[in-house]
This record gives sequence, structure tokens and C-alpha cells, in this order.
Amino acid sequence: MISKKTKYGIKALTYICANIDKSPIPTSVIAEEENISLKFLESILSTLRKGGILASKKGKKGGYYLRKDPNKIFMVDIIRLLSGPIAMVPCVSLNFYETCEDCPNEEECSTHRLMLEIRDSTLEVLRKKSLAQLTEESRGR
Amino acid sequence: MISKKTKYGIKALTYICANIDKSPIPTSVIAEEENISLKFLESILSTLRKGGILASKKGKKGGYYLRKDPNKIFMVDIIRLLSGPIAMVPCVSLNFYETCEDCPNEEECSTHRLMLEIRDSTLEVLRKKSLAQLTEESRGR
DNA sequence: TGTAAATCCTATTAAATCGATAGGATTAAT
DNA sequence: ATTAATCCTATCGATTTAATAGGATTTACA
Repeated sequence: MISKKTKYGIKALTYICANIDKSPIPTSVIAEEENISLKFLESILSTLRKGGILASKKGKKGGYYLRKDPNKIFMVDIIRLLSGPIAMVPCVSLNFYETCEDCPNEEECSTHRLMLEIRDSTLEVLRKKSLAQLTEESRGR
Repeated sequence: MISKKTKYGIKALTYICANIDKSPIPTSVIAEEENISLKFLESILSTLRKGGILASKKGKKGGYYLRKDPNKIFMVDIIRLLSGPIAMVPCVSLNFYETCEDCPNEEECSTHRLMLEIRDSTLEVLRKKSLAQLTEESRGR
């Protein structure tokens, strides 16, 4: 399960992408449109800014906008930033690898093997999907 | 991330499958071999029994054994039992569906769309992989 | 130059979940 | 009887989650 943080983050980014002409967009507008708690969303957008996905403009008429072309922002990076590892188990994580204390040999661990396959199929989806693409699919129908 | 419950459950099932000739296998043996807390494993195997994957024999010389042919036990069912929904979000879950309070229209929700694709690619892996197959891949190399 | 509207920062909290741990009741083989 | 197993219920500490609170700072604009 992904957290609400991740879910709200994706929705917010899609909103910003869909309204890219109106940016910077204040947190309050997104919170209202997407039914997200304002303060919670503030912290999420802050994470996305620190992570290099969003940029912000302070003060009146300020808000958030995309730092890069949404065709060049991929969902893997967003999910990694908001949720942490893509892998369902640290021992198959590319970016957050950890050994298991209970496994003498990773190669022989059935969980390891299975989760490796799931990680790969998930990565396949997330690496291909850009924010621009997701936004178009969701809104443009 | 999957829980340790799920991880240990998969490892235990693989152990039982790999040692099917010696079944029923007592919890204590699996706990020792796979470095799992005995009491924790007890509760996991109990879940697997109640879920119809394992059967048990009580008393001395008792233990757990597979209820069905391991070629006919698929990883989807095991994961569902131990972790709950395969989907990363309740609104795309086949077996644990729930509406989101914040979404007026699911079809237009970007998170929904993305998680639908991930669910499908994950299901693809989990539905195809049998316990027998996973056991062979992990142990037999 | 003052005010409104925004980001930004730090801290707290209530609730839920996780990963165990504890203690014993029950059942069956020898 | 004894031993070795499942089975059942309850508790617990730690961590994470999803907010909430309060305010400091920055900027547009009248």
C-alpha cells in the first residue's frame, strides 16, 4: 500500500501539470480542488521541492511549479521521493539496499527471488511513464 | 514494502515444499532453519492454515504440511492471505476494493490510473508463479 | 509603506500497525 | 504418563502515519 502522502503527491503534481499555464499554483488551490488537508499538502509539496521535482515562488502570487519539462519527469523518481524504495523488500532495492539478517544466502531466498521479479515489473511501468503522459491519460478523456 | 510476516510466510512455505517428503514439519524446525522467531512463526503458519494453504497435524510427530499440490498453489493467494491486497491503493483492489473519499471521479484520478497499471503487472507475476516453481528456482541452483 | 497572500519551518499528537513475546490449553504418539 | 507438538488469547514497545498547530519569512501590490 502506498501512503496518502504519495497519493496526494501524485495528484498534486498532476494538477500542477494539467494547469501548467496558471503556475505558480498556490497550495491552497490544489488542496481545495483535490480535497487534501492544506497543512499536510504543504509538507508534501515541500518534499517535492527539496527533491528537485518542484520549484516554488514565495509571497503573494507565489506557489509551486514544475522544475522540469513534465515529459522528462518520470514516475519512478516521484515515487522514490515520496514513498522510498520501489522494492517490496530492502534486499532487492536498487536505491535503498539492505541485507537481511535472517538470510545466509540471498540467492537461495524465495522471497528475494519473487520480490525481484515484482520489482522489475513495477520498475518497467514506472520508468516509462512520464508525468506529462499520466496527466494526459487521466484528465484528457 | 511487505511485512516480515509475509516474508517469513513465503520462506516457511518454500521450506515445507522443499522438504515435502518429511512433512508434517514442526514449526520449531522451520523457525530454526530459517532464523525466524518461533512464536511469530506459529501465528503465521496458523494464518496459512486458516487460509487453506496449509494443513496441520497436532500432537507429537505433528506439524504442518501443504494442503494442495504445490503446482496448484499460486503466489497471488499466498500474498493476499499474508499481506492483504495486492493493489497499492484500495480503489484499484480486486478483492479489497474501497472508494476514496477524496476522489469525485476515479477514472480521472492519476494515482488510480498509475496504480492500476502496477497492480496488473504485479498480478501477472504472482498469478503465474506457483509455489513449486518458486521453490525449485530458489533451492535448485 | 502597510497589508494580504503566499511559502517555509519546527514541533506535537492521536491512532494504527508491526514484530514480537508470554503463558498456557489442548491434542496425539510412544 | 510423558513428551512434543498445535492452538488460542492477550499484551506490549516501537515505529509510522496523517494530520494539526503556530508562527516566521517573503513578496506583490495598492
